[in-house]
Amino acid sequence: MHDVARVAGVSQMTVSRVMRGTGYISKDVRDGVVRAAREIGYVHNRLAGGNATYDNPIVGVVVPTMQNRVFTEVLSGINATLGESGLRPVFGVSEYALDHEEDLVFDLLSWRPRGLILPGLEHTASLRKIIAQTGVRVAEIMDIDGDPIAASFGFSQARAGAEMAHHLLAQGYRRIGYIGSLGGLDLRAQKRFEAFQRTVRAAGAALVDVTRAESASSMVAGRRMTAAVLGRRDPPEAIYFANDDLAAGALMHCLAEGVDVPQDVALAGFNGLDFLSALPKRVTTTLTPRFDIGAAAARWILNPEAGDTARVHDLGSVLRPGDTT
Amino acid sequence: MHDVARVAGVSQMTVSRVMRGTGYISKDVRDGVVRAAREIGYVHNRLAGGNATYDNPIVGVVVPTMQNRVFTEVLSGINATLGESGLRPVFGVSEYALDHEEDLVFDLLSWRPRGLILPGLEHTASLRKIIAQTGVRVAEIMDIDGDPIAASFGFSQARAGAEMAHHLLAQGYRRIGYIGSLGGLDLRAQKRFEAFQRTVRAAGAALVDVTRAESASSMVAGRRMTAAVLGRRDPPEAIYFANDDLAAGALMHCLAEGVDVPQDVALAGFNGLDFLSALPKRVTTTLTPRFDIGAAAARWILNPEAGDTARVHDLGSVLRPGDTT
DNA sequence: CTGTTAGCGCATTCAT
DNA sequence: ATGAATGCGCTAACAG
Repeated sequence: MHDVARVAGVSQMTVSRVMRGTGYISKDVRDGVVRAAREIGYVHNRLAGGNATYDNPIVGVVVPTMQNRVFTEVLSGINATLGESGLRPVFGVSEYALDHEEDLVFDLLSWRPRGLILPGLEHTASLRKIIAQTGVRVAEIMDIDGDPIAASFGFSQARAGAEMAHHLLAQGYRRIGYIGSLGGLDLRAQKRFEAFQRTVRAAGAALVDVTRAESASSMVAGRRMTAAVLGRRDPPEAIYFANDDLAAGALMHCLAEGVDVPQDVALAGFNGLDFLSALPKRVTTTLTPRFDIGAAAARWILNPEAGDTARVHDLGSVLRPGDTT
Repeated sequence: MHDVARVAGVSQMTVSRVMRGTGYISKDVRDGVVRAAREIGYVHNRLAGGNATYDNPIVGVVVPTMQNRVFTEVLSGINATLGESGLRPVFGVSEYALDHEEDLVFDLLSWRPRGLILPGLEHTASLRKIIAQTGVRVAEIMDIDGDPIAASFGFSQARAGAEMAHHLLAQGYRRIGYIGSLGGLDLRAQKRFEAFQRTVRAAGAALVDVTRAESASSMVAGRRMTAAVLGRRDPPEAIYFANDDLAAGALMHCLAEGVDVPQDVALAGFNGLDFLSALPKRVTTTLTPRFDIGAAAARWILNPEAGDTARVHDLGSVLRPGDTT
C-alpha cells in the first residue's frame, strides 16, 4: 500500500479507503489510486486488515458430507448470498460425526470468521461452550425442531416425517417399511424416521421392516437394499426412504426386475431433487428449500443489525405426491 | 497470546511456538501453555501470522459449477488432501465464464493463498499476467491438452473423445449424434466433441445431429433433448453425450417410451459417475479420476520442494463399455 | 475529503 | 530450549 500511495501521490490511508470503497474519496484521487495499483500490480491483502478489525470476510461452514447434492446446494445458496458482499464461505466436512464437527469449529474459529453455519441443532457440550466464549454468530440449518443457539433456518424434520406417514396411510398402505443409510448417523433423517414411525403406529398400521446401510446413501445403495427387502417374506406394501437417491435406486430396481410401482410396492423419497423429474415415474417426495436455507442463513450472518429477532426460521417443506404411492 | 503467556508464565513467543508445533519446546512448558490457553478460552488466530509470513494456510480454488458432481468430487479430493496439512480450500464458482474466472482469481489472490487450482488450460490474458506478476503456484486441472502455466493434472479430453468415437465406430454405428449443454461454454466438453467429430468423419461416418441445451447439463435436460432428437427424421443410431447426467436422462426417456437400447439407439456418457451402476442398463461411459485429480493438484501445491518437475500429469481416463452401445 | 498516529495478533531473527 | 526486539500489511480513531 505504501508503494501504491507513493506512486499515486497520496497517503497510505487513502489507498486503504479506495481499496475498501469506504469513506468519501474524490473521483480524481480514486482513479489515480486505482491506476497506480494496476500499474505496479498491487493486489489488496484482505486478511491483513482482519488483524485490526478482529474479523475477516469469512463465514465458517460445516457440512456433514459433500457426497450429497443436498449440501452442495446449501453451500451454493450460502456462496451466492455471501458473494454479493465479498465474503466467502470456508467449509469443513464433518462426516456426520459430532466430535469431528467440534474439531472443525475450533479450527474454523482460528480464522476469525464473521459467523458460523452449522448443520442441525445437536452439538457437543464443548462446542457450545466455545461458541459461548467466543461469541460468534451461529446459524443452525436444516432443522428447526429444538432450541437454537442463536437462530435456526430450515423446516421441521418431524413434521415432514409425520406428513409422509399420513400420506401413505391415506393411500391405504398398512404394512410399511423404512430404508435409510449411515447406520442412523444422520440425525435429521433419524428425526424424520421417528416421527414417521410414531405416526404409522398411532394409526394402528405396522412398520414391518427397517433397514439401514452402513454406507452413505446413494442410488446404488437404495437399489441394493430394496432388492433385499423385497426378497424377504411378507415384504412391505410401501417403503419410506431417507432420501431421493435411495428411492430412485429402488425405482431402478423395480424397473429392472419388473416390479410394479406402486401396485407391488409404493416408494417415497425425501428432498425433491431435480433429477427425480427425469425418471420414468414421478417419485413421491417432500420438497425442501435447500438453496434458500443456505441463502437465508448467510443473509442473517451478514446483517447483524436487521430487525430480524426471530430465533426459529421455518422455510417449510412440501409433500409432493407422485406416481409411486 | 500475551494473556496466555502471562497465565502460563512464559513469553508470548513460546506460546506462538506451541500453537504452531514448531521449534523445540519442553514438554512441561508445552503442557502449561496448552492448559493456560484452554483455561482462558484462547483460540489461535491462524490468519494474523500470515501477515508476517506473506501467505496463509489457504489454497484458492476455482470450479466452473457446483451443480455437477464432478466438481464437488474434485473439491472433495482437494479438501481431503489439504486437510492433512491444516490448509483449507477457499473456492469461487466461475459459471464457465473466463472473465468471471479472472475476477475470482483476483479476489482469491487478495487472500494470499499458498497456491491456486484452476479448471482447464484456457484463461484470459489478464489472468495470466497477474499470475506471472504475483508468482503464485498454479495447478491447472481436468485437462492436459495444452501448455500449462506451471503444471496440469488431468487427462486428455481429446483422446477421450476420439476413443469413444472409435468405440462407436467399432460397434458399427455410422449415423451418429451428439448432445451437449451450456451452449458449448464447457471448453473441456468442447475439446472432447471436436476430437470425437474429427474421428467420426475421418472414418467416413456421419455426425448427423448436434444438439446443445443452453441450460446446465442434467438428467432432465438429457431426457428432453433426447426425446427431441429421436423425434426428428432419420435420427442417429448412436448418441454421444457430454456427460453421464445427460446420458442417464436419455436412458430414462428410452425406458419410459419403450425405445430399445441399444437396438433403436445407442447411448454413451462421460465421467463414470457412481449412480450409473444403479440404472437398469449399464451405460457406456469414460471413467475419469476426479477425486484423484483434486488430490494430486493439492499435493503438488503442498510440496513445492518435491522432486516432481513434470509439468503435465496424466492421470488417465478409461473407456468402459456397457450395455447401451 | 484526506492525513497522522497508534496498534491489531502474530512470526522472524537473533540472542542467550 | 526460551525470550526480546522488530516489523508484517492493514484499519480505527481522530484531526483538520
